Amino acid sequence: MTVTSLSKPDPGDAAAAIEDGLAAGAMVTVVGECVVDYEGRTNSFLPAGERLVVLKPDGTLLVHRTEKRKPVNWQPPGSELQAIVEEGDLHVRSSRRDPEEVVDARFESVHQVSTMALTDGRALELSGTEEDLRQRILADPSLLERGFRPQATERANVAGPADIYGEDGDGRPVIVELKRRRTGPDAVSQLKRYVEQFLRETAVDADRVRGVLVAPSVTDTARQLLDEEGLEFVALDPPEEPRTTTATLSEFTEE
Amino acid sequence: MTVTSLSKPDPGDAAAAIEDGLAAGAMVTVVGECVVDYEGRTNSFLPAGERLVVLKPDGTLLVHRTEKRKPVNWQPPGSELQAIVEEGDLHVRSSRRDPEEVVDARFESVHQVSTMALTDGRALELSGTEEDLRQRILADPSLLERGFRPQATERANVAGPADIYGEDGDGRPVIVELKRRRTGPDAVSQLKRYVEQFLRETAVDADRVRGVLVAPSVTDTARQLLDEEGLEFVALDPPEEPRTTTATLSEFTEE
DNA sequence: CAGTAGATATCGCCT
DNA sequence: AGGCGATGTCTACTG
Repeated sequence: MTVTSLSKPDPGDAAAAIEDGLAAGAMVTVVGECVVDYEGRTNSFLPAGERLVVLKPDGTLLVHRTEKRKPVNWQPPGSELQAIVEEGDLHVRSSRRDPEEVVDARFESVHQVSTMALTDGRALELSGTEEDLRQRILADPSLLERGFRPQATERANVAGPADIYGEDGDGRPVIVELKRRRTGPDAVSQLKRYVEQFLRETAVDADRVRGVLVAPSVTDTARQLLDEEGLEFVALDPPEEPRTTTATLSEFTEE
Repeated sequence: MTVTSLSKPDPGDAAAAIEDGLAAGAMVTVVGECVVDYEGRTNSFLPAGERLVVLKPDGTLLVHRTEKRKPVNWQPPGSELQAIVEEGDLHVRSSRRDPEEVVDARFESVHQVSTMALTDGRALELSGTEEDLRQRILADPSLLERGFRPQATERANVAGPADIYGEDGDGRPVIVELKRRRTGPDAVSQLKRYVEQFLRETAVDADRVRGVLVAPSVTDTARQLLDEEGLEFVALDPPEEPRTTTATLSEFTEE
């Protein structure tokens, strides 16, 4: 792989290098002073300043300033990128439909254009997610409570989109909502919604249905809401290591 | 402003250029084949591949692949960046505390290191946000319904975190939740929570309190939930133009 | 500092 | 294609 850089190119050379690079499937960076206009889901205007603009062959556009993790302007993948010269200035423009959105960066000066054809096939391996927490409970249901038996572990089950549905030692239905980190009132509202949906769809006695929020911890407000709604909380962390095996429904429905 | 680039530097030169650039408040980009390890809120491992790594003087680290808008690995502002050579390889490492997180990118080859001191002072001007939608209603409350009178317009008011609190033509309390775009069941749960919080805190007759969701549109599920909960929906778009004046509470409390 | 909710959220999954 | 919920969400604001 090689990086090809133009230093202080004139707008025409810059546009050509950008177009050629993208056509070849390369990533392109443009450093320069630019004004950025965005019209789409909202509208925004960014006055002139020096920024790093990143163009990806999948149509992604990023405008980065010297601060913050998020780009100040952007366009998501699937957009159409083009680099053209208008009235003597380089414009880098990304547009897409549904929603109709356009980002236009007009460069008052271009300090550098670099193109790089990157080879990168491997996938990110991530652990400690909510799915890992789910598998941790399915592998050892007693982590929720002694006697708990998971019944439906898929996203769409008898309990709607609840993370886990099962029965406790007394045969009472249990709706479980999982959060991988400390959580607030929104998760309680979500759990409550799932419990109420279950009640509407099954006509089980409301007093028998339990709703349990599982998370490392909850805020005071969340704790209050849980109490007021008759919902429960179990403190549990997601595992640091990824699951080695994936539990399936059959493990619980069999026998 | 100038961009200084090293082509295929040895690890020591690369590390020195990165450290010097960051110390001078410059943004730095590194292109090369790297392996990325992350340990923190979760853990992740990214096998070798060619990527663009962006370092900002505020501590931000971004690892970008040829696809997607989001970096495959990153570190937020406020982190501590360092570039060092270990066992002959360049490592770009970012660590922070609370939460304790470390990202380590080990470069098996470095194709280019660029440093650029960017000057960029201006602020982004954004319109069409939820705040603009709020101001649109405060400027013309009849957009919600004829006779509606906003009473509390701040984020924290008698109705808790409700977006707008007011009274209708019959003097009934109205809790308003705003969404700038088409919305689903989560917004209904949120509105319901605010209504219930209001009921608990004021002891007003539950039958008199109204909850209204204002958004461009809602999903079918959200519509059903609204009906079941006795909540209402008003279709309204955020304004395309930013508000020209900011309505204040006094406009509504006076008279 | 923690809590809370918005966002041009992005992204993946599932209907 | 749209709905739905997670995210190492990030970010701003408020107490």
